[in-house]
Amino acid sequence: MALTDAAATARAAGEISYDELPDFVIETPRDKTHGDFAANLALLLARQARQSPRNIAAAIVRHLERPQPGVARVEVAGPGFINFTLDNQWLLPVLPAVLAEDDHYGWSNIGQGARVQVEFVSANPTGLLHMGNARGAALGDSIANLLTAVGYDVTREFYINDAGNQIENFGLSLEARYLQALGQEAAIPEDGYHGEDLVATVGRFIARYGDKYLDTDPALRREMLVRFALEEKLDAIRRVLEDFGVTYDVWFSEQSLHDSGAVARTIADLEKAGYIYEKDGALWFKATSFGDVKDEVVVRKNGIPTYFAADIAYHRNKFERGFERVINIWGADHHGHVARLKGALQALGYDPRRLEVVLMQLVRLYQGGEILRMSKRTGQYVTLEELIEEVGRDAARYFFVMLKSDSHLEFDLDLARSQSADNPVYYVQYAHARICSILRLARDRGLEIPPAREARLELLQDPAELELIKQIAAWPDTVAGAAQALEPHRLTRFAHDLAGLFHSFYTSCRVLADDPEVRKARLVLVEATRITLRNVLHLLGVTAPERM
RNA sequence: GCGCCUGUAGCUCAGCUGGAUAGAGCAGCGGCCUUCUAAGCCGCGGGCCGCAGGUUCGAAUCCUGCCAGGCGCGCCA
Repeated sequence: MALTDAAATARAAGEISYDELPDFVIETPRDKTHGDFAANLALLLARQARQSPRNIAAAIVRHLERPQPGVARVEVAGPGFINFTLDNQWLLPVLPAVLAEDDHYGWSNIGQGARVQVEFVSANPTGLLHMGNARGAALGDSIANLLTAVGYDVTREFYINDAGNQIENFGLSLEARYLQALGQEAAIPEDGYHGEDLVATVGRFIARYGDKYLDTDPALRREMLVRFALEEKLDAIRRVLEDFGVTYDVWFSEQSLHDSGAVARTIADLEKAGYIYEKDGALWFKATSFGDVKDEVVVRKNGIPTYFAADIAYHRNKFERGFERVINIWGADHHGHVARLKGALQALGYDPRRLEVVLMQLVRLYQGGEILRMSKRTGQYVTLEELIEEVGRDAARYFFVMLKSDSHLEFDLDLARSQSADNPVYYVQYAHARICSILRLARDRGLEIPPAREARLELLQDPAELELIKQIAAWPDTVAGAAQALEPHRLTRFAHDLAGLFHSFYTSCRVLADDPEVRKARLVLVEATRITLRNVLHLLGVTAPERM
């Protein structure tokens, strides 16, 4: 604001000229020696003013009001940046605020209580969770945490694919295992489920029902088997996800959309809107009307609706439940589905922008330098359960969120198994444990963390101390930015930087110093660091250990 | 063939929505524990940011075209 005034004054004085002030930005420079904030105003004005950016910057700085509160230095630098260096004292009030806000430090109300739904994992309930599901779980849960932190009313949801062809296949496979177990000849369909897990499931089914369904109607037999197996599989999925720190608010059944008539109603409404036509005995949705490359079948020739039809009904249902934003975490292999689904929602009268799809590239597993394929057919894949067992929940969650979702993730199982200190999560957790150790020792000596107002924070003058405070102060903006971009990987970066600054501080400054005033001030700083670190880890779903 | 994603240090990846001399971890080399946890700190080396054009005062970032890899393009989900 002061900058625009200064520019206007400079123009009035005839030192520079422009018609309209461009939209300039004030940002924090990468390089600390460039001050705390930098404005690119002069660079943007160069063309209009027909002067060199440096001259313009100099003119603006000349007309800047001299005594700016909290600003220690203003200078022109580089090609014409105007750099502001803050008075260090300006930073200090953040520390009492951190202690006061505690586990809400960094939170905000950007979302203003708007309801948002995050749907993630939604794995086929016919099997176990694999690495791709694990990445989705870590990403989705952290995104949900982020949105909660910035003031949204968040619902976590798991969509159960308990309808369609795969369930048919599942039933046939279970039936074959059932008949085999009872001494009959039966073959699992070629594209069925060949995993040994079904043998065990059927074993438990027989333990409960015996051969009761041996001579019954096969359709009923399959229905009973499927119901039993799905319940078992879903229980297992729910347990593993809970072990991974993920708890859902809603488990939504695809079948329920068929049972309630929601699918049929949705197709009818699309037809009314003029986006359905018949070809080759099937009903098609005009996805091409919404920029897709081809149309898509919603009802097959045999009269059974497709998965796509159910998905449209499902997403309509989400909006009908009152969610303002609907966020899906999908594997990149589903990307072709995004445009059609948005198109269908638009056809139903919804703003397609309310559906946001976060696509994550697939996870590739390496072991012994070779790629491991994830195949349900061969049954050879690493499950989330195994991953948690071998790597631990914290490392797994941190690792999955550390990368941008659209980067391919190469997961080296050997490295993960080694549980070595190479894993960045230990670096962050170690900082937290170290702080807790200091605070424990202080308490043992009868030294409590003083109320922040009683500490002489202006004693915190060491560069390591000031850098640490700056990072702590940057936390709320980091949360807001990560939430807005739906990019939880920014949190791991922040956590790593914060831990690093703390470790440096720890090396150069002694917290339990002899001088009681310095000690008090540093105890406040360390406590603020602990709170911030814990809050980051909390959003990541990673524990903040007090000892390591 | 068409579409989406990716290509940055030996390896794995950041790069905050176009800024200043492109960063971190690991790997390599050299230092630092009689005082709060060495799972740590400090320093050194290492780069045609896939290639070629374009836009701009300014490009790893935006546009176009190539090249390479991954994934899609079923009346599967």
